[in-house]
Amino acid sequence: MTPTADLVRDVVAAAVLKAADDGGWPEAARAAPVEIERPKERAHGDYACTIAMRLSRTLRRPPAEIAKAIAASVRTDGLVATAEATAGFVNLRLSPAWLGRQVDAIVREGDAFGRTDALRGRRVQVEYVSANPTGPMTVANARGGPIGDVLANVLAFSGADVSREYYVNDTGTQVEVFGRTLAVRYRELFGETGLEIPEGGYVADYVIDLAKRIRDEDGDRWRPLPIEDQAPLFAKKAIGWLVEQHRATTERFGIHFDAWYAETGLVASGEFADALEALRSSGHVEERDGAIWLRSRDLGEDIDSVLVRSNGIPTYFGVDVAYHREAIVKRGFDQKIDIWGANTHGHMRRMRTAMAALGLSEKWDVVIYQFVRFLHEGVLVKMGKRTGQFLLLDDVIDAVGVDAARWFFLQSSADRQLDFDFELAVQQSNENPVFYVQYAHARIASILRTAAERGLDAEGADVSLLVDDAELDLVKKLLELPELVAEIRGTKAVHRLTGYALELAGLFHGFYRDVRVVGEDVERSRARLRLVQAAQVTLRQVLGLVGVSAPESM
RNA sequence: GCCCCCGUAGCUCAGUGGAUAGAGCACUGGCCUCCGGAGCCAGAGGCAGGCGUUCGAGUCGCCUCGGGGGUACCA
Repeated sequence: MTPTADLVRDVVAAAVLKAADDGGWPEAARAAPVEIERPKERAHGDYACTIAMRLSRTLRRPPAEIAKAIAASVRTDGLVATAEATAGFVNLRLSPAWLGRQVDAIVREGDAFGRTDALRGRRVQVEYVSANPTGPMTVANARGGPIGDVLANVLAFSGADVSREYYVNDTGTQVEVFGRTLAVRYRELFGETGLEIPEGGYVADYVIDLAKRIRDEDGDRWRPLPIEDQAPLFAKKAIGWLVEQHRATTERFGIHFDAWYAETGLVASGEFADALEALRSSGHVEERDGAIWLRSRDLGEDIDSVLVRSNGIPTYFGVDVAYHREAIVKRGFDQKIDIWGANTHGHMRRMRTAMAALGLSEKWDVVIYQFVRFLHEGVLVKMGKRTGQFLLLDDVIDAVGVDAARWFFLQSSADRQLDFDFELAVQQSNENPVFYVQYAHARIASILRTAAERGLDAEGADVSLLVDDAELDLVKKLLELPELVAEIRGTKAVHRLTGYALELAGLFHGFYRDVRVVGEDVERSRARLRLVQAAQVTLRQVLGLVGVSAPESM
């Protein structure tokens, strides 16, 4: 279904051309883009166009006069019922008959409602969560989960062939430190004392549990090995377990990844060497102090970036360049979208230069989300796996449920920092707005059950009987879904969906208050029932995109 | 120092350069003979500050103040 705003825009654009013909306006006026917006004030109609104010200067006429000419040229025999000029705005009202027909269209489309083929044929990879596999999943890593998942849903909804990917950072310094910590803990289990957790090591208790698991499974067979040999061995084992745990937690959170891509393979497979070669041929690579650098300064950065350290080991940055290149060039994704935390800001800038050097800038996009902090006993705590100061995603799901937890992460803009007060979240979980929306759906299901019991059938209902404000306002809100999906495709502001769901639920509750659906007038009841079905379809589509259940009762 | 994000109601947050800035929670007062009261209605309460750009600024630019993040041969 084409977004209503687009249809309205076309109608107004045609009116502008007609007014231009009639008034002998210059070519510049005909070429001006027509933008449509939704007024906040209902007295100003359903849609408004501000082009008259923009044209005022070119035409050297007062906006009101231009608006009047345009309004008079708007066709009012179909989609638009009235067009009037007020204070330089062209205010448009949709035709009730047209709106009624959309109710039927929405019900017929069912789970296709809101979908488009705007991105058909495009292969898009969305990479998200990708939490370090050196510890359990916390609410900090988790924020990217719902954001990436819902963005992937929106892209798939728009016809794209979407692959959801989790990048497993299973190499590097952090893994070495993690392994050494494990080795220390393992040795301690056998009574060794005086061992020290390495600098910047993982002091958290879960590492002891992992060490115990190694002991329980393998006993003392690794005891003869020196720490240097134990560390990589233990790290590999533990990361395997932790990745499984991340998989279980994300699945539980309603997130299914199509691919778990391990960083380790990139160097061994020669992928890294290929990427380095590609960067070399871009002419922005040089060797200095025994290391290999990307001359980021050539590409607008303040400092250069190391791709390979002087010890011959590639940096995380270098490997990540190879990873991105592999996804786009080798696996053939038309677009790769990363959902990253705010702490990767510096990395993102370096990546930008590398992608530019490779000529891949157009195919790569990043959504940065701000951090989640949590309050412990009323005090803000910065989360860190190493320190053991963290709040587990699993604990949050246990306490408030999947729906409320997802909603929490999706209700605010990614640009905004989140504070999570666990006690407050549990205490307020019954008041989570998600239930307000779900309640609307349950209420709809109940109405439909009642109607069925009374033998009322909405099929073939006369939708032209829908004329009340409460009815038409609801229809208009339903029709916003395709517009919203199109918008999110551009802005990636997935949190708008939860806001829309709340508005939709609120309007439905108002509709329920104002009109009786199952009543004495059978034809009117049938028409209203049709509208209730359309509301259910729409609510299901939104909740589906957000990844929250649509209960029949609660 | 430099770079990025944020500052909107008591609290948690929406708000596409447009016309009188919205929800939820909390607070006050109402509403079940009747399709679900996890609901509805009413009341009270706000754009951190300043200067610009614009016909028009919560929204764009600059500055100040405040919060967070980044600025490694870490990941």
